[in-house]
Amino acid sequence: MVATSPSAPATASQLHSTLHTTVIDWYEANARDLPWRTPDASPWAVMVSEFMLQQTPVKRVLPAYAAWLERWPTPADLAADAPGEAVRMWGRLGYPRRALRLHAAATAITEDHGGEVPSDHAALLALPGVGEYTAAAVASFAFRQRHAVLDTNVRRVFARAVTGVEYPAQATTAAERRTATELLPARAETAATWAVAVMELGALVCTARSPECAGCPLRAECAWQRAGRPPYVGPARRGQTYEGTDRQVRGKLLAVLRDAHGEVAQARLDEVWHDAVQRARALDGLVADGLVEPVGPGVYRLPQ
DNA sequence: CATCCGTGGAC
DNA sequence: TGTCCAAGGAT
Repeated sequence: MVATSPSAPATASQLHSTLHTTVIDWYEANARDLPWRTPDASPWAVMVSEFMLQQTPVKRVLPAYAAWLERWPTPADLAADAPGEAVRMWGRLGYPRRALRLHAAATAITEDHGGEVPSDHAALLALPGVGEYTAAAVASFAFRQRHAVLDTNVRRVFARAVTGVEYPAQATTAAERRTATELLPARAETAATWAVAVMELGALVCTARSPECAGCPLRAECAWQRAGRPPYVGPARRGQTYEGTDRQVRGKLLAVLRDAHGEVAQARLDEVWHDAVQRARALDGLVADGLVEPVGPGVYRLPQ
């Protein structure tokens, strides 16, 4: 038996419990009112939001999310339509392969899961476009299960509050997974709320650029704060160059296809980029990815 | 495990 | 103004 004071938490379990209460209380008072968090949001709606939120900010997702679910309220509705329609509906959210994968996931759900988004983590992970994060997020948010949900926000909160550094490493480490697992509340329902609460804290307060430490509920116990908020030291954090890349050319090509609503002749595509070699490489890449379908010599369209 | 994959907004 | 970065996944 360990002697513990009745007033001060002494065990790790008690410390964690205090941490959970602090963050969850903050969440209850400060959470954004997002449509995929409402009680009537279906597991499919949660899954759609998670796909769209992969590397795209909430503000830009909101209108696309509403339009998507209005058109395809269930996985079967989406699966019944052409993949090209998903790509078109995706609009300018970026990374359009996500649209293709969401369509493929909807097809798999329809064919292999009776049209219902699976609640099992392994089954979710097996779906196209669903990785470690998204599987945990859907299982946690939609089905209130107990999973470590480790996204960029949570990783940053842990880096600061637990490790005492400004930014996490580039790639997720085993130590981070261990931290996320250890801090997970025992009760599934509490764990699910904790997961979304820590994410929200990272998104609203413990932000990448200019964290609002003054308004942070973890200010007193944050390791980074206690250390005097030392600046990041380490290898330069990679900047994403975009201008002149194949990604930019792909984007321009696909924009023409999206807006065309039908077949597009080569000449229309040739207008978007001056370098014929890079243009051809980008178009080949789009075809290889299944985002574009050749229908004849010099004629293309979105996949049907 | 590093790299590729869009787009736009904030500073 | 250019840099940074935003609920990642696949290879």
